[in-house]
Amino acid sequence: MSGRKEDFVPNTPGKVGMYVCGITAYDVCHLGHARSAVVFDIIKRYLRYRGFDVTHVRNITDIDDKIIAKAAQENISTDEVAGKYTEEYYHDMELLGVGRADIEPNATDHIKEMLEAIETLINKGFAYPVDGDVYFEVSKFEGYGKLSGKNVDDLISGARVDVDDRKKSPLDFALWKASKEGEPWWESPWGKGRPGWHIECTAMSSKYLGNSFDIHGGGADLTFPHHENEIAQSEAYSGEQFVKYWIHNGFITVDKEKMSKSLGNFFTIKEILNKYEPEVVRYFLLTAHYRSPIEFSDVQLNEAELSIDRYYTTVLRVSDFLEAPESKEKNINAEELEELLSSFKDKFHNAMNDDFNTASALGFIFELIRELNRFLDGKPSGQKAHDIVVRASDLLAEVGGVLNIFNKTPKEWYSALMKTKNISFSDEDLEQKIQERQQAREEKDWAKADVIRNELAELGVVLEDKKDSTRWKIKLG
RNA sequence: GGCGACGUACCCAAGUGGCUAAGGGGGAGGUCUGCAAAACCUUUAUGCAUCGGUUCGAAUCCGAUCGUCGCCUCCA
Repeated sequence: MSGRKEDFVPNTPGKVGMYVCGITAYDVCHLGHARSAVVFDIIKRYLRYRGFDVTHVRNITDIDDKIIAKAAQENISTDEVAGKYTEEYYHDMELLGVGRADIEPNATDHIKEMLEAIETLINKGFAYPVDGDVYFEVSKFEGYGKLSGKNVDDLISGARVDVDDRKKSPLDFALWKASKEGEPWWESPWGKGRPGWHIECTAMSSKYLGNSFDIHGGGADLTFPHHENEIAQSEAYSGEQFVKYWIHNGFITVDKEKMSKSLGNFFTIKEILNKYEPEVVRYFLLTAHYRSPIEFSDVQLNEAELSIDRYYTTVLRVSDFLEAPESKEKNINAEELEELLSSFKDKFHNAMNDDFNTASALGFIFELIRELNRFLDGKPSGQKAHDIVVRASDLLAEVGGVLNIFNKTPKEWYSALMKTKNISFSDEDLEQKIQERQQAREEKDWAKADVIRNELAELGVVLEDKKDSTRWKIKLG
């Protein structure tokens, strides 16, 4: 609320109430929606990991102008439109590793609560009905603009809002809208109508989290007017502080410009997932701090892919090491790795405690990966080395789990890549080629071995020779 | 016009008062390897848009300038 970072102290110790604005279900989601969902998914996961009892509410707006327009266009009901795109949303989010919220309320299931809130606001003198509409009177609410840093006079003088003579001020916003011919409607004391956009969040958040809760989130574009209006309504309604901490995620940009529906410069999640693994997209979204803009490009996605590959490559090395037959203690030069192991969790926690700095956290993860690789390069063996490697890989898995990345086996990763890269090669064919080449290698027929290796490389499969076997991976970059 | 954010190497990106400016990608050289690949090592910003100021000390605070973007209208 202060516009800067603050120490996090929840209203009730150990418990967190978090409300995040979900989507308006009228079309398929693009990467911008994914970012918001992933950011708050990470926040929730991290808070839970640190022991908070989090109640996460994420609403779905299932009635509004665009849904009505879409329904008319496709000649189906608004419920069908909203239902369809809500399902698409859940599907996309599941692929991206975004967990479901604890409570996922629809606006239209809470008309009663909204009507109750609107009536209270009218009774308290904060709202007025006109011709079947009801408006919130902004000038009655002291402190309007406190979230977005705007002041009412500036807003009025610079108003680009449609002038509507029925409103007392151009800033007043609709709590309830009279329905037009053919539109869906609900009965209300002011006639047939439907809710305005902002009121659903007030009604539903107070129902599920109480009048005052800890975290409210959404995209930075919701700060004004949506969240500003929510504050006005909610605090006017309850007389209590609405939200303690506001969290707004930055935008995805394309050529430095905000990715958005209206600019038409958006890529849908489905389009992107045709080319990249969901894990790559999720990782990409974590490479910058959640408040910063993040530029979408193939270069960036490819780099994310390479980074993840580096992780899985290390996992392969670890399993090779752990599967190797027991042997005597030797080459234990583990000082640096052990030092890092003992400080690693603190580093990770500090990064995440500092406003969920995932980019910094990833830096520490790769620092550990490098040290681990370095240790393995020393060809250590014995119980002590074994324990250290297990400890390192457990730590990596633990923090990967918090971020919900790095949760595949290397084999799953490469098989998945094979699909997204459209490499049509069955496991059997591949194994056969490798066998064939292994034979050639044993006979020191290097020419033949190289032919096979090149042949596979053409198809996008790279081979890595080990002492007495060969591993395949997918060529990246 | 009002309000706000940002500008760190070839690219991406942490760092917001004090040891040698994280990490990833790319480049160059090397170790390893039949050759590769991977991994590792060395190297690639005496400098953090520019100019001033505060301070013993600033990428980090303050001011100005330039540039980019966002919100003020539906928007994650």
